[in-house]
Amino acid sequence: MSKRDQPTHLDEFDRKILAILQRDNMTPQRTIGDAVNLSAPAVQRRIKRMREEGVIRADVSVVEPEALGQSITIFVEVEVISETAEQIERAKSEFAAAAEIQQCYYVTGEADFILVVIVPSMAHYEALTRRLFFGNNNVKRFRTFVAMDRVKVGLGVPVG
Amino acid sequence: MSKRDQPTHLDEFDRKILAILQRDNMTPQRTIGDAVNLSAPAVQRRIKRMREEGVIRADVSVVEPEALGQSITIFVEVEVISETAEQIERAKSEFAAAAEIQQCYYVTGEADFILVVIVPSMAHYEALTRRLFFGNNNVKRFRTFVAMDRVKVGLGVPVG
DNA sequence: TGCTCCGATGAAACAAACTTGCAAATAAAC
DNA sequence: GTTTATTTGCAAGTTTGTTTCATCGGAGCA
Repeated sequence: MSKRDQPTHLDEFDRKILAILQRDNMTPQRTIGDAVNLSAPAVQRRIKRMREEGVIRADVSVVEPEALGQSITIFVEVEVISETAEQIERAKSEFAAAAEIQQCYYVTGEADFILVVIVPSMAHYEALTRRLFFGNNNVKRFRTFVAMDRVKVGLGVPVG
Repeated sequence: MSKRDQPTHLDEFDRKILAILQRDNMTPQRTIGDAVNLSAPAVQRRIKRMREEGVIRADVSVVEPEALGQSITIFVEVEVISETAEQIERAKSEFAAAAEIQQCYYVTGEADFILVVIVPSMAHYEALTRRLFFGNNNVKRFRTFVAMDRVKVGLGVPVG
């Protein structure tokens, strides 16, 4: 089912293609081909393969939050009380389901979850904390960090 | 040249288009048009306008880090000593320039910066801390959170 | 009401990009 | 050295993106 089990082997061509696509996935295959010394069909076939393998997980437009009135970015460290597998799974799906939570990671260290939250106002954030944290009796405590500047934002992965 | 100064006004059509593009920007304009009840050219013009306005900031492929051997995601809270404008700017550009730092935010609260780091191994992370934190005498302390599960990852913004 | 102006729209023509079929080149295994 | 499997490039065919242009509809105004 998941092709990620077998250690996917990417050659230099694949990596160069990925580097380009991570910057701009609307680049014509012809242009990519010129950049990596390959024909357009060859590039196309490699991209298709990497999509099927799950190397390329998605192709998306990156939208400026402020343009949509979602001007506040907040980090939240969440610490839970009980860390049973069941409780953790429940928390994961709860966080994943919230539209305001852009990113959610289960982490080691002094916190259990780290969330990236995007909201239109602090009032909305306050409502979210009531719903998600105060309304969840497995949340021990949470710490809030409001972003003043989104210095660097992206999902780019170094191609090595 | 930044058009973001004027409060960009997005109508219902724009928002629906953005919702689709944030999920899959390879969706044909025709398909989008059918979904929002607009012709393909109308969709095309709106997308072009939103790109020019900066509402759509980029179009990218999302790559699975593990496929590139970058299997470790780490959050770092950085606290600095001196928070003068000059020092902060210096830190910002330093963090932004590091390829391993996928995301960087300047925040309020108990920390000053929050970083999302992607590395192939803990050894690489250790080297990065030496270079970026121990090698910077304005860094008071930093706290590390290693991601065990990337529960939800993306840059999607709620369309309201 | 009737008029003009302005911006956005859809149909069609056009251009560009993607996709497929196929023969040739490459490389690895035998 | 032959064979096999894979990957490539070219060219044709198909889909998608883009431009043109006539029209529609609303805002402002006499």
